Amino acid sequence: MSAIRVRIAPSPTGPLHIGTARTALFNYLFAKRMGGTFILRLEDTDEARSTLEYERDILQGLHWLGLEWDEGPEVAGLPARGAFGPYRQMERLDRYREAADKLLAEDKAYHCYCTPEELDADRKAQEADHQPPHYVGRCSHLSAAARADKEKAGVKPVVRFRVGEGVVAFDDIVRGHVEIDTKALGGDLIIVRSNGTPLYHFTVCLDDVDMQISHVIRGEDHLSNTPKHILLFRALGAPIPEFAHLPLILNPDRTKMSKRKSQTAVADYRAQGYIAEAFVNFLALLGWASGTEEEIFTLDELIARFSLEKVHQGGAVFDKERLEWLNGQWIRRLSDDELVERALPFLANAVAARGAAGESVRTPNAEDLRALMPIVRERMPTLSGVGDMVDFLFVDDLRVEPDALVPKKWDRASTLTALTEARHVIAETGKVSFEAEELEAALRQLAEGRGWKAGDLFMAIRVAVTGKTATPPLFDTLVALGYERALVRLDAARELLEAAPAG
RNA sequence: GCCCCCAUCGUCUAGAGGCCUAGGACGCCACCCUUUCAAGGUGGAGAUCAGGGGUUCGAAUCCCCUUGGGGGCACCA
Repeated sequence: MSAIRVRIAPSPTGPLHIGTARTALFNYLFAKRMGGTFILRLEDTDEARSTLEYERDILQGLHWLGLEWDEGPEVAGLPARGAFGPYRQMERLDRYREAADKLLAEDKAYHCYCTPEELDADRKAQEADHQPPHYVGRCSHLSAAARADKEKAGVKPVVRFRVGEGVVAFDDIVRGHVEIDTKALGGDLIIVRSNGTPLYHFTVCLDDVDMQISHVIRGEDHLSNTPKHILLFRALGAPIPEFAHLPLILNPDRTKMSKRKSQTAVADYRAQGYIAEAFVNFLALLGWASGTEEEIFTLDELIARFSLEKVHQGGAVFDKERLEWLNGQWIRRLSDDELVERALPFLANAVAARGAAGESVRTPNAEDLRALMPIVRERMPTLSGVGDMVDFLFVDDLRVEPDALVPKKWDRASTLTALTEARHVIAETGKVSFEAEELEAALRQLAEGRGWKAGDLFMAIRVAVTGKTATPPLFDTLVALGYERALVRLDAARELLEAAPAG
């Protein structure tokens, strides 16, 4: 039995897509589970659309998810790894040319001089005739003289691969037995453009041969293309790898997940505060289940449980609510240090945004955030959630809407009275030591003495010192704010109520 | 249009002929906890297993048909 070698072969024509990430994950899990090799190959032959920026996004995304490749191209100063390179298709052009020439010499492929206009006309005619679109074979048996004429006229030919007749069958690890008649393949396919660069179906196969790929694990959208690949493998005289076609990840309307209808860039999720552990966990559960009722898994736990045989056949809708829940689960599992490190940039951003909006702010540091961990970690569905939670602590000139200060069922006058008395109680209690429990006891006593609902009093104070109606626990928040600043904010709120017209 | 694939609660899924009057999770609702918001706990609604035929003593599980959905058919990958 030969070595297990699998690959992820993204094309840098866009940022790392959810679907690519999931395919990469399943390849990775399979490789690690089987003690095989996980290979990264960049399919950059679409020069017009490929960019270095996308390439970096893809590599960084895979790295972020923890899907390290055993073999792959050089990136960001790191050297290429592996003995089957180059791992970037544009660096393999000689290899493709050589292989194409061989197919040409063996008459398994031929030069085609049809113009785009002719091809287009063919397609239109076929459509009108209710025929599936296919190449009509105009150039498949050109005489030497005819070819010479075309060459003389300066027509640059493409190379077409002879598809031939018959039925191609294969046993897909997740789909089972599949048979497709070559008639459904669209005729002889182009493997080299007129400008000499090779096309996808050709490059994947040749690369998979050269890199000795044992299992091709990819999205179901390639299932119909697989016969073409099998034919190509045969023509190349190479062994045919195993295939495993993964179910598609779907938009809520059950169509193939697309940028148009869903957020598909992995980097965007990262920027919104989703953490890699949760993302990997979530992706793994799209089209695969362990068979037990567990559902929180680390990458290593996934490796230990993964098998292609348990991969589903039906597509899976990307459910963001579930991702968010998992993210919260994973955030709560992080240590304080890890959470602080990951969440601090989000907090800093949120504070900076308020600064940019004209407020006077102080940039939070790791110590600040660390102190807030106990009151914040249970409340964060995403890392970015930390901003809404505690940004007010870093604003010096907090501005509050007077109306927001008044609890439901209270009016301005009673709110002013309550805040004035609360300010006094807080000032007195805090003189000795400023602690949550003591503050709570004193303020509850105040509320009881005056016949106020404690919740109403607390809400008035909350809004006065935070500007928000939803915050971490009030007394911890007051402590985090500090004695002086708490009193300053209470005073500012009272002035606001005094100044504003009675409401 | 042609070819291929798929089909269990709204969603992710368990289920490999009897353990299923179909289990879990997300979401939703209620209650508990509670100063707000969360988190957590308890309970609930929610799938006649797409429909119809078979096979079998017995079918969500096997077979066929229908319906529905999806994917593929480029000098994109």
